[in-house]
Amino acid sequence: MPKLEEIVQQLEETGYRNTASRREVIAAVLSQRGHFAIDDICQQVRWAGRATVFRTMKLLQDTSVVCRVLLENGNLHYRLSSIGHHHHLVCVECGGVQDMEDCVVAEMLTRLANQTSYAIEGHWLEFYGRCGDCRVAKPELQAV
Amino acid sequence: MPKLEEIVQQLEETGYRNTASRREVIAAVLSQRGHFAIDDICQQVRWAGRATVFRTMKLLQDTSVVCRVLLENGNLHYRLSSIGHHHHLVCVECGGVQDMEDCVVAEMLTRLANQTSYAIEGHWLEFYGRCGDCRVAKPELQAV
DNA sequence: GTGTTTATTGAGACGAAGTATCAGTTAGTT
DNA sequence: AACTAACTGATACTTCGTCTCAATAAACAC
Repeated sequence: MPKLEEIVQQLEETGYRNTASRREVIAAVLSQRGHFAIDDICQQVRWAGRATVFRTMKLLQDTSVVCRVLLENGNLHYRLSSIGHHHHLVCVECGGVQDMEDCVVAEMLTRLANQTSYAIEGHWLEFYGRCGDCRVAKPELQAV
Repeated sequence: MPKLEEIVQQLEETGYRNTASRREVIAAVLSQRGHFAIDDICQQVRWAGRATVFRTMKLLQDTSVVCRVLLENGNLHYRLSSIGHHHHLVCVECGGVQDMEDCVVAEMLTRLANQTSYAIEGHWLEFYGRCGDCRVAKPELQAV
């Protein structure tokens, strides 16, 4: 779990300034559980304006502090990111997000390379379901 | 390649009316190559209003005439759909869209079921690259 | 054909998500 | 303390999509 000061310091080292608004947005992001919308952050901050929230979120994306999560309905949300991953298992019950093993993706890419004439350069990969905890909590909703 | 009249007839059989606006929107959709935005359709039609275009597109989705394609930047586009597929290989050069083998997806789901405690209920799966034709046309842009 | 019913239409207001502009502010440097 | 470039926030704007509502027109019965 990254800390506010660590992130701010990392940004400073990259040449970005340490401002009150930025710290406020980052703190709001760090307080989130699972995935969240930018609007959740906008509502949580007091001083920082909407434009600054959007700008800071883009900054955090570029520096891999957060990454985008695609929801089932096509909406884009965000989450604190682990390094190098952007394939998710999203719990539709609690909003929790789990990383997917990279090796599963790698194998898929190999297979596509063999079966098609495409040179694959990028992908979106998101799975939706109910996590172990939620399945235990409400077993009656078990998927068929 | 489905024909306008076939689609209209299929809609009629399902209880939907055969109207001029609907036919115009469907004709515009059928004239598309690769993936397209709803806005492309709005600009192509003459009489049909924006709301009608959106309503008809939803109708075409529900009846599996078109399906959504997620672009790399998170935008949603549409394409004429094959039956049962909604996993795509999208060419970033020409906008062409190719279906992905369902078996690849099935194996992935099996693997996820074994490796995690999630009950998978849905997914998004889109790959981006350059198709064979475009690679031949511009080999200097070959992916690394 | 005429009439009736109901789905459908289009204009336009609305909302969410995100970008662009720009004058004013402030962090970091000297 | 002064300077300067980075940053801010208010606001206007765009895009994508939904909602409302009075007007229209299919489809069907007669």
